[in-house]
Amino acid sequence: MNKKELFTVLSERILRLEIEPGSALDEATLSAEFGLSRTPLREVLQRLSGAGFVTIEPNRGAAVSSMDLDTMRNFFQTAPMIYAAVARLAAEGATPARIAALKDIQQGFREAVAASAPRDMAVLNHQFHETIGDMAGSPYLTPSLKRLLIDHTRMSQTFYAARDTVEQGQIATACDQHDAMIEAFEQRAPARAVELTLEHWALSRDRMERFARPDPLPLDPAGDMRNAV
Amino acid sequence: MNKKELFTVLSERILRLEIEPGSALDEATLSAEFGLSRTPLREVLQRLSGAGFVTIEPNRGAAVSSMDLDTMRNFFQTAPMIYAAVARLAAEGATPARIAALKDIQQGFREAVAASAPRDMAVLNHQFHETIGDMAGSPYLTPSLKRLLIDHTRMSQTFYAARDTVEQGQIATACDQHDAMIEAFEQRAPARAVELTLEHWALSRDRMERFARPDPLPLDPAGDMRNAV
DNA sequence: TCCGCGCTTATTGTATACAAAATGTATTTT
DNA sequence: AAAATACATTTTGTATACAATAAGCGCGGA
Repeated sequence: MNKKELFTVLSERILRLEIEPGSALDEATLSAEFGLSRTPLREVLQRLSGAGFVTIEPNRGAAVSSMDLDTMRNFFQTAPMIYAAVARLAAEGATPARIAALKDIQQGFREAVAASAPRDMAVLNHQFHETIGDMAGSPYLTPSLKRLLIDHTRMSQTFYAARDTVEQGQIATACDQHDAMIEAFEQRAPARAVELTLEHWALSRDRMERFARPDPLPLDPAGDMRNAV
Repeated sequence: MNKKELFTVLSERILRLEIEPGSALDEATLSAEFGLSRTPLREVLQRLSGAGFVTIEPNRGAAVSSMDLDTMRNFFQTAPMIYAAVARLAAEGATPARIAALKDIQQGFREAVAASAPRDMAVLNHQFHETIGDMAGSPYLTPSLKRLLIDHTRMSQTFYAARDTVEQGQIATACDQHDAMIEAFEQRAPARAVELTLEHWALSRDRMERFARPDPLPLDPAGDMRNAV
């Protein structure tokens, strides 16, 4: 396996949470697993580090970037602004080729939804938004966008495993929003693209918040409340 | 020289325009110059690439990131938004240690201004704003901020070489704005920090625009106008 | 039993030799 | 003379051996 492929494989595994946040990446192990010598392997880790998938500490090797509560807070503060800015630029700089790519990915996403394949959904959703970033074509915004998307994808991983009909409906809505966004890009309608993006974000955020703070358990008046929150 | 030092040295050379945008970085040459073998040298280049200083093309080596007109356009679109966002977060998350660092840098900046040392001014101004980015502490915003700063510093390089009293006045204003910003951070005043940041940006932008489109040359009615623009 | 110390082992970092790719040049062919 | 091609050279990519650093572990002493 060559460097480029390995980069893709590792990044997808990280996005799919197949490699846990915070877990160490051993050079010798990876080297043996993928049939690459340590030198090019280390380059791949460097690049993964540059893209934000991995954190390297001198003399201590590489570990999958962790997601602590502090960064989560930053995430919710930053995401809507960057997403909106990217959407605007993407609508201004949309090309037929990129829109076609977007439609392909969106089709795959619909199929993953139909097949109830949470991890595929997460990865395809990721690719969808990454492509929008490419379309925006701003070398200054994309690095931030990509970092946001990494954590966004990892967080939403859990939520795509819809357990009730409400959640299934939310996924369907998100899917429709994708289509509407593509339409806005085709029409070169920045304002509309931003509007849809913020709606899309609001939906995603609500689902994440619902997960972080689920419906409170029914209170038991007779129970011991010392440990209640 | 070790990797970390080399990273700093190369990045500063790039910021100071001592290495021209677009120019190739030869591994063997750098390896010989800095007494590092090619393997760790390549890692440094990878990291410079991850930070946006350098662009690596497979089988074609590394080159200093170029600054074409297309990216310049993106720069002017993106910079104020990111700068403002970072300023807000920095004001919210300011720590005494970081503010002290900021004051140190600012003192150095003043000295460079007094000594009319354009390159030192540019680098210290860079460090000043990078420290604000650290203070903001958002792993999502900093990558974009740092990329913006790289190009901002390289562009402003020319302008710090003030040729008339107007430009000298502008530099003095920028210097005072720095002090005012520090004050806003100390007082944890996000709104004020954003306001000052946008003023600071406006000043810098105006100077850049003035350079890009200088005062027109006096027309010579008798001259040959065929080559005039 | 707990802490500190030195040793062993595992893991990362560096140098160098070799392989592959790209580039430049000279020669040949049309 | 221009273009194409084969060869030589330069430059990047990879593997491996060795060095340095950090982590784990047992031992001894308090």
